[in-house]
Amino acid sequence: MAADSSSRNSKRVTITDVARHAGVSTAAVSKVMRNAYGVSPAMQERVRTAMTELGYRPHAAARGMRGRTYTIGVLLDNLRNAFFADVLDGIHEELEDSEYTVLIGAAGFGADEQARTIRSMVDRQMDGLVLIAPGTPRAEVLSTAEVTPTVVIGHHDVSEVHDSVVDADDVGAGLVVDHLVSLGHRDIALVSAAGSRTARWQRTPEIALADGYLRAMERHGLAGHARVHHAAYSDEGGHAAGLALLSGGRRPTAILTGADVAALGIYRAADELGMSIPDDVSLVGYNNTAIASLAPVQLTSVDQAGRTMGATAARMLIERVEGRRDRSMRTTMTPRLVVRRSTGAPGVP
Amino acid sequence: MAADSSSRNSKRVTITDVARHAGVSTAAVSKVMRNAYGVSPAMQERVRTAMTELGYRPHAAARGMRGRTYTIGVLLDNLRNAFFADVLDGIHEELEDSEYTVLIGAAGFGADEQARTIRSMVDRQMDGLVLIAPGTPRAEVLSTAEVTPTVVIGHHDVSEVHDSVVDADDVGAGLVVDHLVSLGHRDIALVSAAGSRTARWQRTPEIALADGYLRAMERHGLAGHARVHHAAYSDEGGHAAGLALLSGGRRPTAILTGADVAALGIYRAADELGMSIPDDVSLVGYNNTAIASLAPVQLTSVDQAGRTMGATAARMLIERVEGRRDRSMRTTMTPRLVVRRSTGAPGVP
DNA sequence: GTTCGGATGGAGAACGTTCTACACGCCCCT
DNA sequence: AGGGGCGTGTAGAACGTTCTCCATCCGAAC
Repeated sequence: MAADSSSRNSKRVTITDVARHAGVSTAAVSKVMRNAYGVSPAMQERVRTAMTELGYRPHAAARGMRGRTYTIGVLLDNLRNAFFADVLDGIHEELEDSEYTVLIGAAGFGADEQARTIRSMVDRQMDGLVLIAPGTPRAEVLSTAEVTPTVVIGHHDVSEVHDSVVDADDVGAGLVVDHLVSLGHRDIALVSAAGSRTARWQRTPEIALADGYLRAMERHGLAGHARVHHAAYSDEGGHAAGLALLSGGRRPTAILTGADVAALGIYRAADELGMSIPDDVSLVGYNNTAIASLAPVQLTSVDQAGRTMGATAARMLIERVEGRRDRSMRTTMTPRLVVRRSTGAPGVP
Repeated sequence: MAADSSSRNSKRVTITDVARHAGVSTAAVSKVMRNAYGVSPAMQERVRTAMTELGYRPHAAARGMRGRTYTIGVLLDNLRNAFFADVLDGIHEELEDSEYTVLIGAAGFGADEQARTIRSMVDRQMDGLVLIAPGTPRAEVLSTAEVTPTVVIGHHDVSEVHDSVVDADDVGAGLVVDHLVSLGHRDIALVSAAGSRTARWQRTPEIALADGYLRAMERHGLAGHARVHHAAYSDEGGHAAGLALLSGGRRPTAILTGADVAALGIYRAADELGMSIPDDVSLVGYNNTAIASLAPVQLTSVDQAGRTMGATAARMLIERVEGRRDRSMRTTMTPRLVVRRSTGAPGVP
């Protein structure tokens, strides 16, 4: 009896049980659940007590066959970028008092794997999707958005079919360059992800960042000193970029990166080369994730208010899911520079 | 026509469409999909080409009504503990060539919220669940496991209804104490999470850790010096614990924590108190997450092989889901100490 | 006292699968 | 020739909801 694995089929309480127990029709119970129109207070009461008495929980898969599943899917590429945790916090915060459940698909960096994950979320009849800087081709996202309400976080491309939440990455890059220039730096390099051109996104966060960086350098008359190096947003990516930049000939005195985690890879490279931060080279991250503020790290970074972005995305998504809005929209956040100990005046060469 | 939101109802390709297109019954198509018994190679061929020609994708919710959903749910408390990312990597690795999709529920630390998340995974008819150190009452987990195959990671309690994957945390604590004693430390404190007794788990990872710590201290004749301080496994939790321990009277010369992230909070506290690591106090983390190896951090830590734990859990789970095993089992991993720069000989007082 | 109309509840058909039963044809064995 | 078995395919009933009608009731207006 104890570990009876056939008890897997022990009956669930269904809507029919509730209906019978309350002495009403299943249709009535369904109406109460969805608090649809045409239910008397007495009926409400009766059904609700029946539901709690039986411990009824609706069968999400069955609901998905006709109506909603009350599930929101979030796509992200990897769990190690703490910025995503901030965004997720915002999403949860916004949705915690609703009846929606948030499920996360961590798809990795590959476009194919991400596409597969998106598709399986659609196939599971999720009511809405939040895609954080998807690496899949734009067309794929657009066709998804036509079927399921979708909010894209990160990419600046606007679309009629999905909503967007972005950070003014170009402004953020400008803030950093201004800060570094005011400290006396001139040789400022940017390390960012290679914006996947093939995916047909016109303005990924990386592209916006590079734009802002180049314009700021120009503004300070430093266009000739500008240098962009591509690297994956991971510790390894940053490490490789750091080695390349810091052991090369014309060595930058300051490096700006598109992600904190990559900045830490550069930190490691500098360490290996016997250089110290910020004495030999200044370092700036992006996203102001929790690691940036850690005591031994103290990384100057750009805050994107990930939590707010997540909450906003969730709110916009629910509006769409519940049909309260049918026009697409985009929200733009303003970044803020957080200065810590990883930046300082350039050392005398 | 462009952003026609009513095209949301544009017909999906269903099994019926495939059947008609291939000139067979829907039952036959279903069999092919599940590669069930009783299908000729010719039928296979015919149906498969029909499926690709139409671009058919099975409707997961509908499948969930009768059979599998091919979905595995993973519960974790927060996304910021990088150890979970390792576990997830292992799970994905094991499942990437299968047709299962992994969906993550990030439920936060609250027992209620975790319970809600577990329930919604069950309600979504997920085929199997991986629960990483759940904070919900044990009874809740047991009743879930009776309905859905479940693997619990972390808790040492064995059960007939679910499988387990654990790390020998007591051994890990012993390794750390040995290491610290060999460096000359005697006042070694442990900072761990408060094992939630109310939840009725007999051996949470925290309890096992504390056990191992106390036994090791005894073994070295240092039972009198043992001290356990409780704190949440977060930066803030570690910070508070660090302040309490390091500004108190009998100050430890070394601190062992149950999570890297908490160790970094202690780091911050030490920093604020003007103490340096490892000169004034040695610090050891747990899990050997990516942050431990970061250049500016270099935290001595205990490696739990999270990736392997995840892969093992996934393999065990699928065995259960597919009915290839009906007895519960437990896998135990052996931890390994990774010495970095955060530990050293105690300073002369 | 009819008729109308709004408010409420219910019947029953979807929804897209899986799964149980069974039918059919074929071969092999008595 | 008759039967038994196996291999292959199909019919049709679930599964637990939602949703579209439709029926009924009750009060108000004529």
